[in-house]
Amino acid sequence: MSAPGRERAGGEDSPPRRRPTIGDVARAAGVSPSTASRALTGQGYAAAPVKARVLAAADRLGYVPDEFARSLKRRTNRLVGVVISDLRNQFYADLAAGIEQVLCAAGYQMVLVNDDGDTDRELAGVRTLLAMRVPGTIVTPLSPEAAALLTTQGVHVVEVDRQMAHDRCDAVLVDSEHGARMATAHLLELGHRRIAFVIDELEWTTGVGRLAGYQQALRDHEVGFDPELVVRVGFGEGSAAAATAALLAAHPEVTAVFAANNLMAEAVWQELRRGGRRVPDDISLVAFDDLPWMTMVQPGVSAVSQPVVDMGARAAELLLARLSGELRGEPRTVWLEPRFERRGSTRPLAS
Amino acid sequence: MSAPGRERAGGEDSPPRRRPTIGDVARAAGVSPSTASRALTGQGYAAAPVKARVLAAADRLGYVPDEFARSLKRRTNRLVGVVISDLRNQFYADLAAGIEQVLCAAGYQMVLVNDDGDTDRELAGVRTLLAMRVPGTIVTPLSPEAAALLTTQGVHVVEVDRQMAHDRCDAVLVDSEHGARMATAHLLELGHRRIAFVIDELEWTTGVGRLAGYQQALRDHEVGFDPELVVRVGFGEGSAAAATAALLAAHPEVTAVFAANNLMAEAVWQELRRGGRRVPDDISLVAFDDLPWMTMVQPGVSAVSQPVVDMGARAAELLLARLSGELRGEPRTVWLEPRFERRGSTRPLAS
DNA sequence: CTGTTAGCGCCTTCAA
DNA sequence: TTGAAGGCGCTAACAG
Repeated sequence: MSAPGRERAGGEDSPPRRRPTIGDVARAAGVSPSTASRALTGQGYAAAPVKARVLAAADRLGYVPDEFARSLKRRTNRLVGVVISDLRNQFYADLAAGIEQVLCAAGYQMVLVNDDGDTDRELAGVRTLLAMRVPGTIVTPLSPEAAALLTTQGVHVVEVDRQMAHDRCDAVLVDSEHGARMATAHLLELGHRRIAFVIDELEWTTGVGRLAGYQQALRDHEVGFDPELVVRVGFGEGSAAAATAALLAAHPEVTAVFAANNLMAEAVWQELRRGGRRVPDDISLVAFDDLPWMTMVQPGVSAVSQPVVDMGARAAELLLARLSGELRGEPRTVWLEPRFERRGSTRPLAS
Repeated sequence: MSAPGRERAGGEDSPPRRRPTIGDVARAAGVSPSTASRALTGQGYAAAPVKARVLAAADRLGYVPDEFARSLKRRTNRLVGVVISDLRNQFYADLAAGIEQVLCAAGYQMVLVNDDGDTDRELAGVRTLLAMRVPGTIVTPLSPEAAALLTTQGVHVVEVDRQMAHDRCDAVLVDSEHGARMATAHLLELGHRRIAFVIDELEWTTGVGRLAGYQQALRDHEVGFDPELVVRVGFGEGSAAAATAALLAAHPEVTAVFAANNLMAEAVWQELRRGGRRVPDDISLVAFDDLPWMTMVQPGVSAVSQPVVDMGARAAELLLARLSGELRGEPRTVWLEPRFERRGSTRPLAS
């Protein structure tokens, strides 16, 4: 140990010096580790002057308590695991941002896991979070197993955006069905009858709900449902564009397309432009999930707007309420309402 | 303890049962904890049949090793702290995605901290990471203190996108100056002489570099630099649009605008549209940092494209090389080259 | 090849 | 108001 009282802040190539422990702080302050602990945490008694001495010593040494040791002892921590599918999709990034904001304000730290839409990676991520002993998690689930594994081990789970655990855990959801119904009704009211529905998944409550809303709107307007107009797109790059092109070639009578999420919207939009189809003159377009570009392109894309950041924030609040014990008992499902934003991409069908 | 050998995976309302420890696994397998440890980790000897028994027991009990306890013992862990400014900005989200991808493949877990451009929050985030005893971090720095605090405590730091620590730690950067020079030269070659430069920060190497590149291009073309055309925008919402409007009102002779990042580009673009100025007929526009919407709007926005995801990946690789000891010694700075994408938003100045 | 021992850094009774 | 003791779950020496 070098000269006490003159602890350099760590020079150029000093070997990764052992980080100061609470014992070091205690010694520097001339007290016992337990007293130092009480002074540092504020839990329990510590005479004011002693406390000041300890704090000063800690500061001088650059002491930062070891969260691992602390968690081990306290048998809990202030970490929250977040499992999402794809950070590069602005939808998930916004969701994570909303979550992080609330967690941070409450003194919690977010641990983010990307699963890339792969259930194996989802499970691996969940295992990591389990290993980190996080007391709570927020997930955009891919499989029911994720939540099951977590709840089994006593970890709180809030599902966001979609639900896989069938009311077995808390959830914060947007009413996909209602949103899709509004969007489809809008097209129907404009006179459209042959409306394609483009989506990449029908395994999640989002896809199912949006399809249901689309069908419900058709029924409301007494328009027959044609399964041929439901385009189930694969996950590959360009897959959506190709499928859209194929559909429009096979069904030239289609006058409107409902893209069921922002990825589909972008792909369809690009494909329509590539194919030289004018929006809305040749074909109308609506999207589910509103992104900034949809107001920037000409014409703007009519879209179902979801309160994404807010959804993340609400999920975090719900989880925090569970963690604090403020909320107990039956799983809660919070429904958020989407809004329909009419823009220039939809117009009355010229008869 | 309930009936052994029939450990339910956790029923409905079972109280948050104590999670199984390695001791439980050892007991169930009829071996000592250390043998169980060796079997589980693969480190050290363990007879095949014994190993199988331990693994089976662990599986049956749903055992997940406690990373905290393990880290405490091993005095290291596989966590990497990542501090970025704003997840909602696609630039940072892409960066994080690139980092996460590489870390995940190497068996590391990312801990993400958002600092919202606030140095206090940055420091708080760094403290959190210090407390979590992360062996390495990747940061888009706001202040030199962040990296200093970390390196002082023996934590590896890689700065990405911008540099604050003056070569005192590793960095992965895009050549801002070169990018800005290309973009400005492009405008100059089209005949533009009065080119506005819009930016929200001149405290980071990005802002400084982009301004320098802009100035260098002017010098190259023997065009005088007019400080009045440098618009220094505040951070508030709408601030960029207002500043742009003010500039264009005060300097009607301006024929082109260089927006120094994607936020500025969006704000300027919106403001030009709002003000009824046609791009590129009335005014040309180039951006630094290319985003998808820039190819979707009409006309497309000419932009300096940065390999953002790759930048994150490279930073992660550099950090991993440090952590593994594969790379030692002097700090490395990796420079990535931007590309200029010409699109419709720039056109020759009609004389 | 396996079990015993010890201790990572911290906190929390309990006794002084 | 303070200090001593014990232990959270795990693994690295060491002894058997």
